[in-house]
Amino acid sequence: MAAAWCMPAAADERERAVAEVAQVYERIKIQQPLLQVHHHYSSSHQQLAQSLLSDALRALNVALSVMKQQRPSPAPATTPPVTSSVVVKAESPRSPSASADNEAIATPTERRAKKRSRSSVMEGNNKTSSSSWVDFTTVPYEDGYEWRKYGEKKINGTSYTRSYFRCTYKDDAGCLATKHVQQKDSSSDPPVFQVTYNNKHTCNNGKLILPFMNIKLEPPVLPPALAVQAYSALHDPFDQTMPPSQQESSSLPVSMQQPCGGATSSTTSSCISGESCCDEYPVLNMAHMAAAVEASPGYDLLYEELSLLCDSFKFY
DNA sequence: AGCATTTGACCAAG
DNA sequence: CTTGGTCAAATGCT
Repeated sequence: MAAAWCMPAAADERERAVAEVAQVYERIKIQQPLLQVHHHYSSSHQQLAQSLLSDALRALNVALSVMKQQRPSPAPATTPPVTSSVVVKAESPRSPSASADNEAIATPTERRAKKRSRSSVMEGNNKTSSSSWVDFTTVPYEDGYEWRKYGEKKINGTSYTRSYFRCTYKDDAGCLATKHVQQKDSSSDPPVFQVTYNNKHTCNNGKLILPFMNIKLEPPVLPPALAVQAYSALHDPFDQTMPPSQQESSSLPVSMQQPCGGATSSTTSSCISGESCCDEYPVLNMAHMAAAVEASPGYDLLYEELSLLCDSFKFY
């Protein structure tokens, strides 16, 4: 995934995607006031429009920053932003840059672990195309895939246990995708997790599905955490599980907040798949959206912008 | 009852 | 021998 994400051949497309997302971002920003001056809107509609636009803008902003960070020429940031996920290629001893990145983030114990890894990362002759990558995220349990936990270990030199997951469909589809989640020791809020993925999903169930635009994003198209994050910002505007006041005060989309209230090993494991206990992936209600467009002309703009946004991600 | 998670034991690489 | 990764029986949840 990260390999495709960073492929030089895609540089032009990346630039174009960044420009396109930036354009949509600017247009949403400019047109946002239009939604607020329609006096015939109900106050709840105004709040919903405001909330949705705000979330969309935030998601676009995050997407842009991540896209720009993934440019091939400049060295990627060694300190990932707390509020977004950053994907870095991992465990490729023949890649000096990737190795340098890992040196910056890995403890001696972690480096040792990588050398002695007996996973499929370095098996066989395929030693140049690593199937392992690292993702720094605040939402390690919501990456668009379904995982089953199969182990937990206390790792030397870390304050938190490491949880091991494999694809839920390993038995059904023979999917060999695995990941392990390690909370970083930093005292940042929300806490940052290092998620190390091994092997791409080979199961059909592993596809990221964005029902809003009926887009299916293959893993290499967009980092899962980012896709979920962007998608979460476009969640059903009529599904108000939080009062508007709380929505205003919440600095992060639901998908970017701590799952199920904490990162302790005893609580995280109950919330490891997309169908978490605290917030299922929202399903955008198209009937509601259509009705909203009908009743509120401003939603035409919103709909158009979000369509463009999804097209941008689809293209990307 | 069936499924997912927990957790101690085991395996293998360094 | 140490330790990261995996296994599988026990346990918990729905």
